[in-house]
Amino acid sequence: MSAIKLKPISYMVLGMLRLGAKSGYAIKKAADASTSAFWPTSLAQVYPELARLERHGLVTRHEDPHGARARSAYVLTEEGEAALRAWLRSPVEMPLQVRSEAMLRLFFADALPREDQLALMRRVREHSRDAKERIHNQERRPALDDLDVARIRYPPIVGQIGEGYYDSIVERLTQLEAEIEAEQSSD
Amino acid sequence: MSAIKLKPISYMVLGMLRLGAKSGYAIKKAADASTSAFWPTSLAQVYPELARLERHGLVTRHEDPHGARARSAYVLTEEGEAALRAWLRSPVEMPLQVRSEAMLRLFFADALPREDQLALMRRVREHSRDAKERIHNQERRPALDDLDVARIRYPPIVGQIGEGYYDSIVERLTQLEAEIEAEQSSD
DNA sequence: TGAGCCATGTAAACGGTTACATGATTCC
DNA sequence: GGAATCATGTAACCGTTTACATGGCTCA
Repeated sequence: MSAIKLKPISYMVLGMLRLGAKSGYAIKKAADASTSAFWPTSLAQVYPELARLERHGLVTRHEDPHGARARSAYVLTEEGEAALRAWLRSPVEMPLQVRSEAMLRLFFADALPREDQLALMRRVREHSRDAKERIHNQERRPALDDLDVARIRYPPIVGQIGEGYYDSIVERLTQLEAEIEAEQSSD
Repeated sequence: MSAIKLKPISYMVLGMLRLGAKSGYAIKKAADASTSAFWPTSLAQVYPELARLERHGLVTRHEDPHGARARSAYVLTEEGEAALRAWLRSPVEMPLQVRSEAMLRLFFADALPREDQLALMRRVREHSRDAKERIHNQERRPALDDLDVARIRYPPIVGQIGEGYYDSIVERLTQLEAEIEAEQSSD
């Protein structure tokens, strides 16, 4: 029934519901605190997606007002859970797409004189250090407060992979900067 | 004069021209062989972008037919070179955005039974190994044949960073798979 | 009492991909 | 002779971001 095309954002919503987020707002908040590093999203995507998933029977909605403030709570249906698992089991012909303006700049850094090359590397290095720090803090102060923290193994692992990524950039750039500084003094 | 808004794709085109690519086709080919790992693009972006850059005086076009086949050759103007350098020098408030469906899947892997978790990790690991291999081969057989290979220091460095990224994923997953397999046998 | 967060949505703009269309050249 | 590659573009579609709009709740 109903040909609904599920995209990564669909699975992110289903996955966050499964982890215990209830409202669209909570899903966005949880995503900001966890998946945003490798799959950023916005409320303008989450709300329509929830409506779409409900229309197709993958989630159910019920009223969950907080005082006079209206709120919708969603839960996964059996079909929703099955769809999530099917995606996780499906073959991975994925783009694994990385879009990094930082790397693009670095790629073309030969166009700059030495001093400016060093400045660029320093900026990228500091940015990477901050990005790593941000992931690290997310892990320690989970901000997934209201999420089901029991039996959750993979989110911190993905966090570690992200940290490792930024770490390797910092390491490589530190080394490179030293090399280039050394060259300069031997000129 | 002329408020042209330059995007990453603009700088990729300017940068590739600077490295010696002449036609739109050559820019795309060079990008596929180098920057595609962290800034993929398509001909449908390159051609309109070249036209836009020409309209705004950042590049100049001249006819460069090859036999009966028409071809356009582009070169950077002074303004174009200046724009490229200005971008490389500008503050880095960049998204450093990474979009990885593989990591998104891994993040939600707790929804699967152990066997399927292992299968997912194996798929992601193999995909990462291939991605690393692809970058590695690009470096050895540069495919930047017609590009100015002299005084190009940064492209291989960016390649190494990419390799390091996929390497760290492979390493972490290998370790994790071993851990989980060990648990299972002690059940 | 006011700032900041919770909460939900819509509309427009933007960037990127895919599909389509066409034709010459090169190499096996 | 035919396949792969060189070469240039356009049109439609799709997913995402940004801006807009509204209003209640919480805490200092």
